[in-house]
Amino acid sequence: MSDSEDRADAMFHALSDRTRRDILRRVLAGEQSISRLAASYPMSFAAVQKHVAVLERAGLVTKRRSGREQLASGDVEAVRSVTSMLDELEAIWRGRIDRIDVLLTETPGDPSPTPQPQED
Amino acid sequence: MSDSEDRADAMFHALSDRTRRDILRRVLAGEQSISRLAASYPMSFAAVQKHVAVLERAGLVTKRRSGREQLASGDVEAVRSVTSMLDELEAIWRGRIDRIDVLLTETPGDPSPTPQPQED
DNA sequence: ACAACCTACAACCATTTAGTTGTACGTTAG
DNA sequence: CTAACGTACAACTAAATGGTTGTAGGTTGT
Repeated sequence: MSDSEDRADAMFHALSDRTRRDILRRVLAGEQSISRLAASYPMSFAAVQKHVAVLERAGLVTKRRSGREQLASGDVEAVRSVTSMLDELEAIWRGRIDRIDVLLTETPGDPSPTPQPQED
Repeated sequence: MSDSEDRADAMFHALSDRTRRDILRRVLAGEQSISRLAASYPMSFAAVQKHVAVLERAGLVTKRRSGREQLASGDVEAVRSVTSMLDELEAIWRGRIDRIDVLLTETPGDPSPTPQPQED
C-alpha cells in the first residue's frame, strides 16, 4: 500500500545513526568486507553486522560474497532517491507543487476521504 | 564534540517517521496550529504534539505563539542542510573529496588515532 | 464569570533498537 | 586434517520510541 513511504522510513532510519552513516561513507568510497568495517568501530562484530543489515534493508548498501568474505558497497542511486525526497519538500516550500494534495496525505487512517479544501 | 553528528542524528531520525514527514510538508506549505495539524491524523493530540516536538528539536520546524495557539512552520534551510549531507555522500562516491579522512571518522571510540593508509 | 478551546506535561504501556555474548558453519592456509 | 578466519544467527538486556490517558494552566468569546 504505502510502499514508497515504507522505503522512506527505512532509508531515513538507516541514516539516523552516525555509525551507519560512517559505514555508508566507507562503502561508497569502495567495497569493504564486514570484518574490515567491524575493525573500525569500538563495538562487536555482530553489532556492525546488524548496522550493515539495516543499511542493506534500506537499499543503501548491497552485499556480494567473495569466498569467505562478504563485501559491502554503497548504492549511490539510493542516496540520490533520498535527496529527491528532500528536493520535493523544498519544492513544497516554494509553493511550486502542482497537485499538493497528492503529497499531503491524510496518512494512516485517513479521516478525510473526501479531499476537503480545508480553508479557514 | 560531535555536534554536527548529533544534529544529523536528530534530523534523520525526525524524518524517519511518515507522520512527521507529512507534518513537515504541511508546515512547509504554510504555518499551522498544532490542533489544526492534530485534526489531520488518526491519533491523539498529545501524539501529534510529540511529533512536532521531535521536528522542532531537530531544527526542522519552529514554533511561534499567537494567543492561545501555537503556530508551527517548516525551516527550509534545515531541509537544505540535510540535502547537503547527502550531496557529500554522493561526492564521496564520485571520489571527489579532497580530504576523505576528515569525513571517514573513526567515530565513537576511535581505535586508529594514527590515520593509516589502510590499503590491501 | 464561565465554558470551550489550545496547549503542556507527566505517567504509563508495548514495541523496537542497539548493543552484548555464545554457538554454529563454510572457507582458507599450513 | 586442523586451526584460524569470516560470517550468520539466536537469545538476552537496557534504553529509546510511539502511542495512550489524565491533569492542569493560559486564552477567547459570550
